[in-house]
Amino acid sequence: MVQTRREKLRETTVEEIKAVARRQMGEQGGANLSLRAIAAEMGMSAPALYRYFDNRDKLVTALIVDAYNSLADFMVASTGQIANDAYGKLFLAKCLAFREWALFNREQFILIFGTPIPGYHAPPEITTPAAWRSNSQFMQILDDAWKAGRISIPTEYQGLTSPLHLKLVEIFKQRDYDMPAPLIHIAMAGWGVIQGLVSLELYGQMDYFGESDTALYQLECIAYLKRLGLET
Amino acid sequence: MVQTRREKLRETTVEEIKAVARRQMGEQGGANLSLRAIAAEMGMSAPALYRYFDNRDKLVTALIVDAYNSLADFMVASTGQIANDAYGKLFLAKCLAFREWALFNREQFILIFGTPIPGYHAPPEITTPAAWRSNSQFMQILDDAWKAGRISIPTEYQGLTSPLHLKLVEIFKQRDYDMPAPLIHIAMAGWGVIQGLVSLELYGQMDYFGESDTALYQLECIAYLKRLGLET
DNA sequence: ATAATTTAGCTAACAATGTTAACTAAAGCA
DNA sequence: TGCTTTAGTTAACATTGTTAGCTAAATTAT
Repeated sequence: MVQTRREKLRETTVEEIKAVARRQMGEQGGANLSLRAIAAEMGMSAPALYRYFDNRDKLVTALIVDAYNSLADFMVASTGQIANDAYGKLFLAKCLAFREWALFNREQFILIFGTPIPGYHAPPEITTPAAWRSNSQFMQILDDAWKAGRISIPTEYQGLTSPLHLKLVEIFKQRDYDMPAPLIHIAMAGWGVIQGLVSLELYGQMDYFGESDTALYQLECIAYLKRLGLET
Repeated sequence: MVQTRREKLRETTVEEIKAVARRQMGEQGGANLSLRAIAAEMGMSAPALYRYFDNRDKLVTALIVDAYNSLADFMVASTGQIANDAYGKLFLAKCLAFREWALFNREQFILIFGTPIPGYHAPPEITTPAAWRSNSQFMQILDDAWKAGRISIPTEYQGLTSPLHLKLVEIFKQRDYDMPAPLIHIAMAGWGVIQGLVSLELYGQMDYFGESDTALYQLECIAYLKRLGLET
């Protein structure tokens, strides 16, 4: 598929629109990104943007997909130096990368994990695969560690079964993750902790606990891994 | 402080405005609450609302405070039948109440814990005390249980210290919570888990794991309590 | 009771927003 | 060269929050 000159120009314009949108979100904050403001900064009229995105929601969706990919790339890059079987170290590095990306890409994090923009609902068939790219990285490590026999499931999780667990196992099998129910449960809980702590910190809901600090977050990640028998 | 007739009328109008706002948020969804729509439903003109709230943000703040109080009340009511020293049961009941309130008051939950409404920033001096009313309930139980010697701090947390921990201890002392650093840490992590899991569920970020279910959440709460040596 | 004042509401208007319609000029292709 | 597609324009509409200026009612003071 060769790109014609026109297609190339079009693509750079699309990228510029998204870049300007991201910058403006970062500056004047959050969800009130304005097509008109974007157009103005680019020196063109607002309706011209409709040549590139059907409507505002399509633009938002594109930004969300980009954000997911940016996060996923950042997480992948964070484990470059670490041995493939140092599961605890790998997991911790990705946890810290997750938070770091969130802090340095506030608006994009909010775009992904925060309240949907007013009136906007993400089309799952587009955003779900993009989302999976980042959070499956945690799953992957746990799966690898499990297969290598390095994970010990804490007693409080052993023997816990429910219809939901069986269903979860099925869903994960479809994605080639052959993990026992308690481990899936642990993984999801971990995901909840990570996302929850970062969200609390980012939304300022932890402000009355004092200023933000890596230490608390890191300690919690380490504690989580220790519980699974993974050293860092 | 006797209320004059005028003040009473005014108060009922204020309450009606908030009620209509809540209903409309619940119906047509989230953050796009419209002063004009509220006014229209109440059979008055939009500018009339400015007699009751200086601007939209003030209205939002009032809704947030109400939401916090509603949540706090619901949590308080959830433990009516439970013995004062059944700490695990108390904590679990409040956890379940938290999620239940969130599911049945979606928009209000989002208002509190989600991304701030576009352009809106909550004044901390008003919202923080209201927030504390709900989440201190978790703290209170842990504090009571700790003083009763019923909590055993897991090994992975013991001996973890940091400047942040010392600061946290100070902050909590100011609020009359005399808890050791690791316990505070555990409490905050628990808060992260609870809020994180409910958020994930509510924002549909867990949809690819299957439909929502009380079981997963409840199991995670129980596991958390077990880790502290609290039976449910 | 009458006069003064405060309050609750109105309409009109302004500056934004997303979006559509109708049109123009340029680029690419037969 | 002529036809079609594309990128852009301006004008306009229906929304939004908000301010200004006015009216009529309710309360308070004389």
